[in-house]
Amino acid sequence: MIKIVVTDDHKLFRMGLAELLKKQEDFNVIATFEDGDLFLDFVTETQDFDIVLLDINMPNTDGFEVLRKLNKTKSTVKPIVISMFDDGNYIAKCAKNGAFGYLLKNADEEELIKAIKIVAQGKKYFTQAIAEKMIDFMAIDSTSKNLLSKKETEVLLLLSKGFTTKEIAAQLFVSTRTTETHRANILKKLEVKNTAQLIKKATEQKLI
Amino acid sequence: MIKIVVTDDHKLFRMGLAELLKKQEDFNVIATFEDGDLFLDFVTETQDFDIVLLDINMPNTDGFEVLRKLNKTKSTVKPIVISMFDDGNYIAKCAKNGAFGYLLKNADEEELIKAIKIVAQGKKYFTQAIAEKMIDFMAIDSTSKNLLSKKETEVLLLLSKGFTTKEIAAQLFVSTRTTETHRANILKKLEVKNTAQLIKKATEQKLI
DNA sequence: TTCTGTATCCGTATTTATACGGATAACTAA
DNA sequence: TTAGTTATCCGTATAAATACGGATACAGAA
Repeated sequence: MIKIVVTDDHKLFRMGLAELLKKQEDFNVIATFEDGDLFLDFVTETQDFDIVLLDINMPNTDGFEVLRKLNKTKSTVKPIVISMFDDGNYIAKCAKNGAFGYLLKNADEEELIKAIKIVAQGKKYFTQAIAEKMIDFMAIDSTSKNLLSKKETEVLLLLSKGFTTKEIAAQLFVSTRTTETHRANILKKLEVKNTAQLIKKATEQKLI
Repeated sequence: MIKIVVTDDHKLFRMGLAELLKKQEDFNVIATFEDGDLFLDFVTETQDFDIVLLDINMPNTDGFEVLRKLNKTKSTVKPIVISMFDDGNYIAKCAKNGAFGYLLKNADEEELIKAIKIVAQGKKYFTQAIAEKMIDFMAIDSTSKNLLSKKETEVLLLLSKGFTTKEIAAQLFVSTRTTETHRANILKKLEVKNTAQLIKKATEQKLI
């Protein structure tokens, strides 16, 4: 019998997931929580369960924070992240902070069950696609703090203020080509294809 | 017996929701779809169901588009939006495009069931909190609502998704020149000078 | 009704952004 | 120290965005 806890801020998702898991005879959903704090409180009381299915984007204490704290307390609970995003940055951060698995919310039931069973045995589970994203990302850089270089950060900031490449180049005392290279590298690092997407993503991730 | 269809791009959510609804004896989930297009295809074949639970943020054809098209075809199917966001703009747009209800993904099972039952009777269902958000929005933002024309709004949305002018033109069946004019007019109306500033301002104002 | 403003549509010319290729200095790990 | 990696820098060619100018259709005001 695998004992499972679900932590996700969307009640309908949480409940639906619990309902799906109930159909498995050897699964037992012992509790669900709507945010990281409540879950962490629970963990201090009991660790008598195997797996926590964890959302990343939650109010207050988010999934990253939960992973970090679980890791620090050397808990035996194995976290599987269930996220909406297949962003390399997210995946890498989760892996680094001790996640045993990473699933997308558009995964199917079978995959979820498979992941839970594998992780329950103490093994890690990342689908091919997720693993590739992570490797691609690792290839570029480690975590998002150091994702962009100093110069790139400057360029991004000026870009978001609406300056053209030429203007940015003038302000940074370099040629327009250099600025364009920086921009191109920023696009690569954030996995977007043009400035519109870049600004959108950067605001989402609060880089600007 | 209330016949229900679920449309959401996240398979786990979709399946979980279906599982929750199955527990109700008088509900029958007859189909689920992972994107707006597939659902709309289905609607052209049969309209023998009462309610569609609809996500807004989906790839390809999103929830707004589905509402618009359903409305246009004078379908008898009643849509209930289930969204992650309680943004006034979203809610108002849904209401305007014929949604019979609007629930947040952190609603609970009871509320979902209540909403479905009420909407199935042909009545509309918006919780107090949602209705308030909508009213607040209507009060402040009646100006910015009419700021952009329909076409311009479409263009802005596609722009923010990272499509190039050419791609947008193809999707809207007009020349690239027309799309560029739209873009130029959007820039003027939002008082910005290029796409980077545009996306920044639009996200700030939650136009996208 | 006519007039006026605005949404919609398109062409040409210019500016800007992006793709591609390549180089050097600084830093890092073995 | 050496080998590998990354940040920084730049050129050329192409694609895309923007400026400018202009036309039609339609709704609402005079």
